[in-house]
Amino acid sequence: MADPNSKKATVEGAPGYVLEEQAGHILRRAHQRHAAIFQELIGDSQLTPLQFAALARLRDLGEVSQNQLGRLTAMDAATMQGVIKRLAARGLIGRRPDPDDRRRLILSLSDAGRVLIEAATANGFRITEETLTPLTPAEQKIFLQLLAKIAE
Amino acid sequence: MADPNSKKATVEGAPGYVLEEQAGHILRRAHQRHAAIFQELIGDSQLTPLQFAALARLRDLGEVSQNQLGRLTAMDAATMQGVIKRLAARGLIGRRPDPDDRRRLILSLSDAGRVLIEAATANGFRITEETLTPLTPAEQKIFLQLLAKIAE
DNA sequence: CCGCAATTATTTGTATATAAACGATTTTTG
DNA sequence: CAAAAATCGTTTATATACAAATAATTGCGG
Repeated sequence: MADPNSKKATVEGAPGYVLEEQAGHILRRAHQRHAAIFQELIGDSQLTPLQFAALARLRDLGEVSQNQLGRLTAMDAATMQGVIKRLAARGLIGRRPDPDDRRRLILSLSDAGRVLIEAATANGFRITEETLTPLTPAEQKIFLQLLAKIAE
Repeated sequence: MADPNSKKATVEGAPGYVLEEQAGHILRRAHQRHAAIFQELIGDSQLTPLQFAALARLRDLGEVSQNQLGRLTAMDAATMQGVIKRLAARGLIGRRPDPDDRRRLILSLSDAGRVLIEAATANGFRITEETLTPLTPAEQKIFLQLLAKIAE
């Protein structure tokens, strides 16, 4: 191909800048792919990754406040509020005020929430597996270690 | 203690399910950290990662249709529409109908857009650097290779 | 014990993301 | 050529994300 315009970018633009080599762009696409796999395999068309994370944490922790759960799942307080509102609307969690601190809202799994998270957890493992499928087992281990460092 | 892990999770929940070990959760946190670094270093408080990606691609490609640019930056058509609308509102890109295909909208960098992307590209490199700082140079290379495979 | 800073949850505003449906147009096919 | 299929851009709806502002409450230093 003899398109002179493709040269122009190299001459006028910053040399060597390729979107595909930038960490943010690849991270975003990897995240996109995982989200698609999650939706396909989670088994509940309404359940989102954040909702799943919140339920899984609640199952492990028993009872926590909304802000506390937000910190433990790396969610902004405003984001957490929306996630919890939708989970409560589906009857998957219960909310009650903390008698010792009236600013706090204590969250807990409902029976329906417990049933759902128990069933979904197995799918969670499959989702991680499928996400890592492009890598060999040895690469998967390395990748998760390095990714964890990137995530801080 | 005889039981290092939460007995509750082991007995009642799926054994061994730890959010921190799931690829999706770590991917999301890594993406969050990158977004924060981007905002800090990009040098234009209004410019977002997707807007930056769209401008960088436009600089390299010259002129493309909106959908085409979306595919080349891994953006949904609806997402692209919003990104382009905001870039056009800031006068960073121009839009004109394609005379050969009246469905298409041809996009191009404006002078202001060109100035901005030239200045921002250097920051783009710094952002990738900073994102990868937790890793040694050797690890960075491996990480980007593996991440690219995950991203498909 | 009192004022003030910190915490908790909510709300508003902006920006991704994706599905779904739509009208306009173009291409393919029978 | 006409019907069917595909493409393009838009709009609507839902769900993250996060900044910033607000209100209620708590705790702490003076």
